[in-house]
Amino acid sequence: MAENKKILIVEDEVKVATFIKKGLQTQSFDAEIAESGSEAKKLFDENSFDLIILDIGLPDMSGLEVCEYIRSKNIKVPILMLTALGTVADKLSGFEVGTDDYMVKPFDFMELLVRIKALLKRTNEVEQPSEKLHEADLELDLKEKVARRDDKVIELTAKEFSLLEYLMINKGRVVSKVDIAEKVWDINFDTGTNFIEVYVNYLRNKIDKGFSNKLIHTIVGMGYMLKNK
Amino acid sequence: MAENKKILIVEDEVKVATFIKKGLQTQSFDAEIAESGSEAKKLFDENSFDLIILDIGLPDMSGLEVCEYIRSKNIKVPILMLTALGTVADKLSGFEVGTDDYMVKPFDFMELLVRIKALLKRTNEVEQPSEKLHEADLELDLKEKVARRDDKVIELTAKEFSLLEYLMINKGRVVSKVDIAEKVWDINFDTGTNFIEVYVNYLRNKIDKGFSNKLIHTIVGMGYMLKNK
DNA sequence: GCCATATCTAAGCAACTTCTGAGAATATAT
DNA sequence: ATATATTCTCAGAAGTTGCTTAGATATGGC
Repeated sequence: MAENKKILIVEDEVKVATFIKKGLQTQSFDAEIAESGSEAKKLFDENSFDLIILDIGLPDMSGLEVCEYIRSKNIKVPILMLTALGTVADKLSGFEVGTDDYMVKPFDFMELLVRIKALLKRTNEVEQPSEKLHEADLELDLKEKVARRDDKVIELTAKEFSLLEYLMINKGRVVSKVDIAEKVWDINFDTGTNFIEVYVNYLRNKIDKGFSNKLIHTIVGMGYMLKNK
Repeated sequence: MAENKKILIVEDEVKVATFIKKGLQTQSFDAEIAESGSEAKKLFDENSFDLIILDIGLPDMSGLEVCEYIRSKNIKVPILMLTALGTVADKLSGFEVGTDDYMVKPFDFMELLVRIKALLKRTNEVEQPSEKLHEADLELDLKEKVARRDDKVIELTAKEFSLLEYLMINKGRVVSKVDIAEKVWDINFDTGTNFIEVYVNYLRNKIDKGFSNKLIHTIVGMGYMLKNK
């Protein structure tokens, strides 16, 4: 399921906050803590979170105020409210300012996890079909026009990007230099130069260098192939 | 709020079912009862409900099966699961077959009501398009035709506005100059001039200048992207 | 019609991308 | 093992792209 999501924990009790953070990290979520309402607002503006866990009792302001701030920016990010007060009135006012779910402290971590996953699932469903190509730990993001390996961003030039895109579309298949020249450069492979070798070299330096598991393979006399192992 | 909504209660314990039904009617919801899984399927096929309250323990089949049936018809209607079994495993399997929320019996009616309203609210919200676009602390007000950053008003010319609007609609995605020329200027990108660069420059001066967190990014050879970090 | 503003064109320059070519390294064939 | 072909690597040349500024042209309000 949707891992690697960024979650903001707004909670002034450090023990509770770190407990949640650690739990989420074991589930490979990316969690950050804000210990006050103002810090939460700041972090919210500077980052884009996939979900926010919001304690209602904060030192400087009510969690409801933070919630209103976020919603005033009209952002659809799911908000899960935490509250020590278990009264229905509180729950209601929470939903009125725009929270998506709430839990009463003390809570069971597994239940929190279940609710988080449900909320993320709901927002995910609206999203468009995948705009990413994958092979092993290499990812090519067609939207942002960057590659990632091991979740580290790799910037590519336009030509490098098209070459890698072509290799990834044809992963596990050998593509000849003639194919590459036609599909990536849109030319008839006649120039007496070695530009394709050069570009494959550029890609290798950016993508395979420093990894023992090389993904770009040379098939002598035939062409190149992108493949895991 | 959303009243006069049709709610289906799937529950074999007559006492519980009528208790919920009466409660909902006092809130001017329109509630109907199905006492078995097969009856629920039948009623579901013959009507269109705005929300379904689904007991997991039914005489003829599991509530999960009913849920799967409904979801197989790919309908987005919110489903609230009722369960006497309070174990996390049950909750999880409920979310996996596509329920939106759950409550453990015995429950407080007010809490049920809160959750119903939250679910209905959520489905309502997706419908009308928002009148503002957001990214980080930048806001584009489609009604007032101005931008705001850090809550300070930024006046834009017509072309600047459409360009920013296009970038914000496609935030997180690289848009090429050809795209921009077509969508913002409504021309085939053939003029030998650099008007797009010039306008991006205008926008940057108004929006990013003086902020360390730049939102307009150049992806050389590919286009531009509006993105937070 | 005049002025202010918006829109577009053009040119210089800096930074970067792309391409070329030659020699080094590697693979293949005999 | 040696010769030949193929591929890799590097540096620098050539070309392209994007930014910025200034000024020309168009548009709309009064």
